[in-house]
Amino acid sequence: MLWRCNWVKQRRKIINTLSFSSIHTHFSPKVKEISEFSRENTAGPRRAAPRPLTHDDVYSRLRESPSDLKTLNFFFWCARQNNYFHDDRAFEHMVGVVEKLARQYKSIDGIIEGLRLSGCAIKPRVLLLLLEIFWRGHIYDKAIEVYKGMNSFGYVPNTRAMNMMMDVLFKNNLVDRAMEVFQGIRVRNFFSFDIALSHLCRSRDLVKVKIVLKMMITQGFYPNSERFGQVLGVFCRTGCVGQGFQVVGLMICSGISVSVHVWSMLVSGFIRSGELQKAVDLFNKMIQTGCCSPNLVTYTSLIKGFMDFGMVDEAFSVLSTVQSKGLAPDIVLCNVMIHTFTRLGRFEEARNVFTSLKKRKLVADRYTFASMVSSLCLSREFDLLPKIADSIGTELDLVTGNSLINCFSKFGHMSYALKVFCIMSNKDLALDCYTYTGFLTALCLGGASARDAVNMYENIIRRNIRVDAHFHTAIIDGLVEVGKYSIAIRLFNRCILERYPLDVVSYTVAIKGLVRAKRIDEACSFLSKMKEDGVMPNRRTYRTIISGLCEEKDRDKLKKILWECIEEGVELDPNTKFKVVYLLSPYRRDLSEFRSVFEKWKENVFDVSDSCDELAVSAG
DNA sequence: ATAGGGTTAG
Repeated sequence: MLWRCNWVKQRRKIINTLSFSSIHTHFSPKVKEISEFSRENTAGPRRAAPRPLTHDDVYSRLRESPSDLKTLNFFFWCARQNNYFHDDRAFEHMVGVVEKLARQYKSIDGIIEGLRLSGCAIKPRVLLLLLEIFWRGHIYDKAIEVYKGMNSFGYVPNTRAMNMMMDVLFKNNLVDRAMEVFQGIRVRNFFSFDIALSHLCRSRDLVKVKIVLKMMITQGFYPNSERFGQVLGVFCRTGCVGQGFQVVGLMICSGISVSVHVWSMLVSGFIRSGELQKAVDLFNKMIQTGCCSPNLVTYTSLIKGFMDFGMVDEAFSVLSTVQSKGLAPDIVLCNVMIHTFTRLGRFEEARNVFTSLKKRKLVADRYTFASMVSSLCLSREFDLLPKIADSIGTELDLVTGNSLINCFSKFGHMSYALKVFCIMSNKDLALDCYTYTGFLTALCLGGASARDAVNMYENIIRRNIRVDAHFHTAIIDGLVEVGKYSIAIRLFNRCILERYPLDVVSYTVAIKGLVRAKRIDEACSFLSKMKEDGVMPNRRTYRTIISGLCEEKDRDKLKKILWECIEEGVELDPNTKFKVVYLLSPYRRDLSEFRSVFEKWKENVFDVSDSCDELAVSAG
């Protein structure tokens, strides 16, 4: 097979590059240096050959060495010996040594000067070893200093040095500088690509991942299966399953077999990008070909996928497959179940799963916590919150904080919500739009002046934090809820002008504001406007405006909008239907106009579709 | 031993 040849060739290439770039180049020890360091190693005067260094010898001598500078010198000397390579233990020991030296001499230049004075010849190799020690010890600022020092000594860093420096820069989140180093490597080896890929995958930089992967393969290197999996994961998670498939193709070409987790990633990738049918097809193909059978992970993805698409029966059928196969649910599947039951309003069952964790010998984690907090909020069982909080570790991470802020706001404990926000701010977490959404809600409903709330809102926008429709809607809704209708509408109009992201909920909230402000004509024109903007009203939007029209007894507008609603196939909730029938029935012409509609409503009156109302809103 | 699946807001 062709790929095998490539693979062997590639391995050889790696080995060659490695040995050329190695810091341990062959070197014949000079007499003077031997006399200084290896007196104990020589069995006798002149005639006998020196006993080869062993790692144990070196380690004990490093530890016994009386001064840090001498230790470092000895470490360098060993590295110069023929066929001697320091092991991890020696490097680890040296981390502590150079740390002390760095404190003592203040700067790298200081250490180098000290080395020179103690008779150590400052060669590129010395700097390279120093760089490696700092790199292994995660002392990145010093590593950068050594790297810069190389240039001032007129030394052109080799591939190994540049690989390390690239890694350091990536770890310090200096992506552009890291990429500059990567581009600047004249002869890139396997590790150059591998390091770059691992960091770019972590920061989900699809564009750069593609560039580096292409370069890597063009130059005859293939990622290992771990890295390939990481690359595939990035594509699948960011909704690019199509490209994920190309990655799988490359994996197969390089001799890596398609494992369960590759299948699982593709299944969840399709679900994430909204292609449930393809996910199901792939799942079925997986069973048909029998090359590997689905496991808990695959099933979990599928269950979540069916739920996300509102296919509740199918989700539960997969769940019973899991049970019939005797697979014990793990914490992830339990979390999905808690989330699923919560979304269906089946809070008791959600809580049963939660309480069953102990029995299953599973430990609740932050996902459990976030889902349970949301579950308790929706079921309005605030008393249980402390119990849930007790069973979770005290660590306040981003999502935990976010769900707490939200929960406190929902129960009217604004000062607690704001307190959590303060704690989070002081913790140096990268607050996201969930946090700011909760914060603005708490601020508005917690009695802050509209002026202050709007100032904070503008402040957050100015700081270029990534915000979405939820965020803008939160302050508009908050202001509407405290009766500041005109300020809310002004903000909404500005969002439109600035082309901020707005969705159906944003428009619905704005319409709610107008309805409450008795500006019903404007509310109606907002409804037409949202359609022009390509945002389709849902049953909540129609409920809001139709209730408003009923209240105003504006029959003409009501009839017009009611027809629109019916033509668009949006089903109203029983409450709103009742209001409409109540208002229009006394008028004979209206009644005959809507007779067939009202008849149909009567037929469906026993449909218990209202519980799905909340779902329909959040899905819109 | 471990990947791969899961959480929060209007």
